[in-house]
Amino acid sequence: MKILIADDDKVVHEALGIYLRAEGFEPVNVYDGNAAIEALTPDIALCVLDIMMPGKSGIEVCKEIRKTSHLPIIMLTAKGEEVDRIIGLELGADDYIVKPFSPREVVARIKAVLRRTQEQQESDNSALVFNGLTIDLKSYTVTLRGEPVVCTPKEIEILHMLASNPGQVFTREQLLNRVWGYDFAGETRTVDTHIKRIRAKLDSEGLGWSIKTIYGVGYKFEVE
Amino acid sequence: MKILIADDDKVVHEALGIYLRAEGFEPVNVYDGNAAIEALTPDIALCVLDIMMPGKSGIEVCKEIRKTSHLPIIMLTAKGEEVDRIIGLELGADDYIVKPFSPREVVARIKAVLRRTQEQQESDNSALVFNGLTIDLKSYTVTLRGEPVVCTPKEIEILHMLASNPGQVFTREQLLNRVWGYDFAGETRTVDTHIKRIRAKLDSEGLGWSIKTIYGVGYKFEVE
DNA sequence: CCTTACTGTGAACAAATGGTGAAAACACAG
DNA sequence: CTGTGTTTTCACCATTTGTTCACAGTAAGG
Repeated sequence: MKILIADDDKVVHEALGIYLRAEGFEPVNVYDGNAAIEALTPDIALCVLDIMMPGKSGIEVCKEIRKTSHLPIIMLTAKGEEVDRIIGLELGADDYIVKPFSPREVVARIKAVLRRTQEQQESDNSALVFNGLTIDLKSYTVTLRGEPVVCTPKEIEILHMLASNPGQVFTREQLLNRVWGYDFAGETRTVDTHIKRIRAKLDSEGLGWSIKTIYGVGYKFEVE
Repeated sequence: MKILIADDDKVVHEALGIYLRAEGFEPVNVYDGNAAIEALTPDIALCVLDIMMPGKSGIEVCKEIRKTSHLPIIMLTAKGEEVDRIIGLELGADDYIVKPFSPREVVARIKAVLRRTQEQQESDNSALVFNGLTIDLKSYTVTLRGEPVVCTPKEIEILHMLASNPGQVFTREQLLNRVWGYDFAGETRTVDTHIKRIRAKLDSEGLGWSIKTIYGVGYKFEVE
């Protein structure tokens, strides 16, 4: 996996290079902002941008990238560049690291950011499939034992959220926030009603999964 | 997501409130240290503490919190209080911000700290595992010798708190504060009853761990 | 031993939570 | 505007969970 490192300090490249290769990454080293932009082939998985660089600053590069892609970006800032730090995040960087840093820290953050962004992509995409049940958020369809089940949008969204993290308990508030949006003002008991209807439509008898209530906490989709 | 803001300056509350709400956070405003401690219910996700406050200083509040929890804390310090800055971080605060600050900066830092700590927790969150016992707070399940054990939320939370710090003694008050929330008014003996029930459900015979009573102090989860 | 303070326990009681059905409010297409 | 399907709210009841309390049991320290 290729990681683009843009920094004018050779020491940074050397230090990160050792640790990145040890973790199976393939560092691509550039020394200024313009080179960074040129080096951005589609096989780059993530890029680390120093803010202070000759040519184009890290901030400019970050802006440039964000115009066309969601490529994960980690900013490097020297101590004292407080302002830049914030700007970096506002520009859409995924993380920032303050110099001086330990190479291990950087690698840990890189892995964390990659994990995050990969998870996001996975959760957006494909249909969920369980024993006798499929949930496809793209076409808003649910099938049970091969037969299509007519579900309302809210029902599908709740089911999808629960089923994309089997075993994990979601509180009613978490469900409201994710499915309804943060500005929903209503009762948490609304969730109960939807769960009831989902259960009524989805007879999971003998299929090895079910929607469980965790008393005092919330609901979870459980697979045996 | 609730953010506790403890500062004696009303202007700070107003400024941060606007930006926090815009980002979907729910600010909880208190004006002195004692109020901060009282307001610390378990649904607070992070707290911002001014160092100079009437009643209890931010430093004292921070110390108090750190006795029983890893709640993310951001300290606010007036310019020139360099010493406090260091003390703040030594006390276990997660970040510090020097006044005067821009509200945007504070919000950016809050998000950064939350992301960091959430990631940590995710890696911690993976179930606690002991010989023959697993405790998974994410799915609210406990298993003993492979068999699931039905536990109530309070039972799991107490067990989890004890088991995440094996060997450390927790007083009944500390357990009440963390599991019930700082505003719980009832008897400390309530804890005894829950411990009794946990013990009844978790027969640890020959598994090398147990919940021990420390006479006159509290309880601990002990591993041989 | 003996006293004292603390803890374990069971049962009664109180509180909180969840399931449900029906009705009201709402959204949207015709 | 009307009718249909969806979403939300609400009140009821059943159930689970949490709390308290009195009393018995046990450790600590003289």
